[in-house]
Amino acid sequence: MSTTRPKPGAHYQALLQLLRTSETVWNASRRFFARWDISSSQFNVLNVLRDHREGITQVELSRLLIMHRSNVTGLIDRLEQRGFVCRKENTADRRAYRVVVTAAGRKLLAEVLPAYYQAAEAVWSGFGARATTAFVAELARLEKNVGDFSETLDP
Amino acid sequence: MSTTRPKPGAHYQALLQLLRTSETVWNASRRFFARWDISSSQFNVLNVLRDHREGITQVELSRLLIMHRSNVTGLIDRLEQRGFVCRKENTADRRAYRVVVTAAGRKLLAEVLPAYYQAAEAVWSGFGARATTAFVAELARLEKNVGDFSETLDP
DNA sequence: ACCATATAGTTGACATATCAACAATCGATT
DNA sequence: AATCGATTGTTGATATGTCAACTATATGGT
Repeated sequence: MSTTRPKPGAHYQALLQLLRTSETVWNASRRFFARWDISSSQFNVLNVLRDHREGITQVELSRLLIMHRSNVTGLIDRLEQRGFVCRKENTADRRAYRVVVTAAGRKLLAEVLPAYYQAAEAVWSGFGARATTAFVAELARLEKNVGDFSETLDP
Repeated sequence: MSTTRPKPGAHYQALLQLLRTSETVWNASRRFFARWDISSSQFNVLNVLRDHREGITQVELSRLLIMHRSNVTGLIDRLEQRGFVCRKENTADRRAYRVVVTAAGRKLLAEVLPAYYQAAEAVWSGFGARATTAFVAELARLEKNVGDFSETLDP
């Protein structure tokens, strides 16, 4: 043996496949939402807000969507400009807003969601109930592995 | 029945899990490469170029990495500034460059790759050879479904 | 040789994402 | 009540990504 470099094995190939599949899913997601001229992120904002009639703060949004709070600013700016959400003053804490979906936002969601559920069916066509459940369990296990590994990294 | 809205079923939940796992994988990937102050994309560029000593064009890179060619410009700009790649003139076609990895780029890869293979093992820990193979096959099937669905969309 | 068409790379406008630094505000401790 | 530390949201710098429009070059048909 003249080299100590680990060989790219099955697990490396599997990781590549995972990344490739993720990429494909993301791109399809972008094309899907383009029909309503929104981004995946904008949809996610609306979808989260749907369950909070009283509104939530931008920091809460950033936690639910797992993104930096500075990113939420621009996202809400653009959604507000188009009338899908609204920043309401928060009397309890004057630093924060309560972000709420407007009627227009709800109307948009009502159009998108049925198509989204249909898309999910298309994506998993050929996967029976049992296969889907098993696959999801493995995805969850994988996610935990990745999370654990991520925590072993320095910063 | 007072509503025709499809209910969020197992396949919808499965799609959410897939997106969540993808997100986690991407974030871990970013943190991992931060150790060498490079992005996942920059690594992917170097990793692809590794197999092409004679160099490839930016358009070829954009196809291999599934990104727009205009994105490759900036990516190569930054990698070139840091001395990891180099644009060589292409005598055969004066419109195109031949992008090659430099010695510094190969040195970087030699540091990153072993850690990357190790990371892959950590990510798939608990997945035996058979389970991994089966999982990859399902990922591939899923990817095909998503691709097919994507093609049914307008643009 | 000429011209139409296609392709390679760049640029500018924009959306999404990160981070650091900042102002305003909150809360708790003194 | 005054102050210190933490939190909320914004801003500016930067990276990644898209697309449309542009220049320069290739290529193929007449």
